[in-house]
Amino acid sequence: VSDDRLFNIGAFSVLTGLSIPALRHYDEIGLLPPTSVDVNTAYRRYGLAQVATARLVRALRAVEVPIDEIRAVITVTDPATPTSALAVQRSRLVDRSRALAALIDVIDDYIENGVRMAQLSGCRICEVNVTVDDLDAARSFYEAVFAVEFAEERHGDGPLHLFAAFGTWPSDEFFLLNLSSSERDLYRAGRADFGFLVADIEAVHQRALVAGGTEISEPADLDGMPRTSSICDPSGNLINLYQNV
Amino acid sequence: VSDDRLFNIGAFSVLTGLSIPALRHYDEIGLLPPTSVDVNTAYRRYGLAQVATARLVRALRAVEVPIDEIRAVITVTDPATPTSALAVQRSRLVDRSRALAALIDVIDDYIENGVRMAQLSGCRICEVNVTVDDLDAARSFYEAVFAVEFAEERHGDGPLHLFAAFGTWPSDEFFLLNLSSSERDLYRAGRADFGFLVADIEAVHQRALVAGGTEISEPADLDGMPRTSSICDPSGNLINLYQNV
DNA sequence: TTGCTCCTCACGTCACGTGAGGTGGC
DNA sequence: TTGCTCCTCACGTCACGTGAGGTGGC
Repeated sequence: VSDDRLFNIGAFSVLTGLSIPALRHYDEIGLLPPTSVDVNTAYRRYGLAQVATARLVRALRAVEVPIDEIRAVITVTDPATPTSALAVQRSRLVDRSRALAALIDVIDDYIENGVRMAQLSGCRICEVNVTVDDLDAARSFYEAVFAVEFAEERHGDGPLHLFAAFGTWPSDEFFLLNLSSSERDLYRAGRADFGFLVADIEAVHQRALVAGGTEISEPADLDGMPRTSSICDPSGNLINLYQNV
Repeated sequence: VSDDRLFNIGAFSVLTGLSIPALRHYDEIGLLPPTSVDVNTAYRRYGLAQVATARLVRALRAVEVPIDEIRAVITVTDPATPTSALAVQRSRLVDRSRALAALIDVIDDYIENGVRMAQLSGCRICEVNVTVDDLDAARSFYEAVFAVEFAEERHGDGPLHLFAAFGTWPSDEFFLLNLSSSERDLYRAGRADFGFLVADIEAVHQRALVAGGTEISEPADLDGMPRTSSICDPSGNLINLYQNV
């Protein structure tokens, strides 16, 4: 024996916990059309058998499963426990939860250290190039003062350069100190000549160009070194950019 | 000396990290109108001083602060660290995070125990009314079997009733066993006569009426007892509803 | 002249909630 | 006749993203 009672939308709403506007919406999009619609009054009539389906919809919406996925679930003949849809939704919620936790951390950082653009945090100077009169004398001086050892480098038949690394890259201590006996004089470079570790080298490089800088070399990868590029500020000072990890 | 350089929207987008559509949108809603707009071409020109403001907007949007609140922040003369706006947003994110955790728990419950409406979980039978021939004999029998003591109750000059509580309300053990020597015969009551502990008594009561039940008494609070109501099923069986905690 | 950048509509997103204005059913 | 329920538009939500179709600037 089948119970073929029909419910008006208000009664069906009470039975299923779905709101009347939601039921109308589900009818409109074809998710849960009523069993019959009165020809004269356009009243929607829902059958008793639809209560179970509607409750399933309600339960899945309660955990924010998208309607298209609910549609796929209830279209199947036996939607006993839609495990895969639930697993998908679960991982979505977990992802969002993790993202929220990260945002909360960012806010705490804002509160503690002031509001800054994410791309601008985690940046620091990591290289200084120094021009000296007497390379050997300078090497002795810096090795004595900073307790580092310089290595030698020569580009083609250009002048000799000395460079010393504090720490290895990537590490928090990574820092380059370079000595040369002649001005590098790249593109009318001014007096300053340093390197900057940045969170997003492409973005900073573009910003530098937009802000009036001149491109010396575009971002490129080097062996055993962070991705790097060079630009001049509008006054001709040379700035090397290094991609932070 | 002021730097009164003007940037096209593309350059300003690179400088601030805000997308071009976002910048147009912020102009449209009056959040961040450009310093000037070309009369002929309608090109937007942004001033250097707007970079800081735009970056603040970007940083706040990055943690999903609503635009109207950002508007309040940047309208203030010194938006150094908008602590209160950040605190508000923080608690919002924490709330949402908690809600997500609860949803994940619900999903795990669905996966383990099947998908059910939230209002239908946490329900159980918590009362049975038994009609007996000999009240004293029945009392002895049930006290012996279930190790409980019955108390006596008489409504007006009606028949004597015995009732025993397992556990106290609210507790997981709470259960009523009632004995009477005559049919309660409320509204042509059928044979069954029991109580049901439910998660939302108002909702279940309404559902019962919509589903064809008859109201005996509407939900009301009793001293030392859960909120309760009574309905008859379409066959006349009596069901008491109790609000779970 | 060719790209490149910029412009203005206008629609889509997601799942309904909320009136406005009007009508059937007891 | 009075409420009550139900109906159909149509707009609002939130902050943009995404074309369509067209134009200035080097």
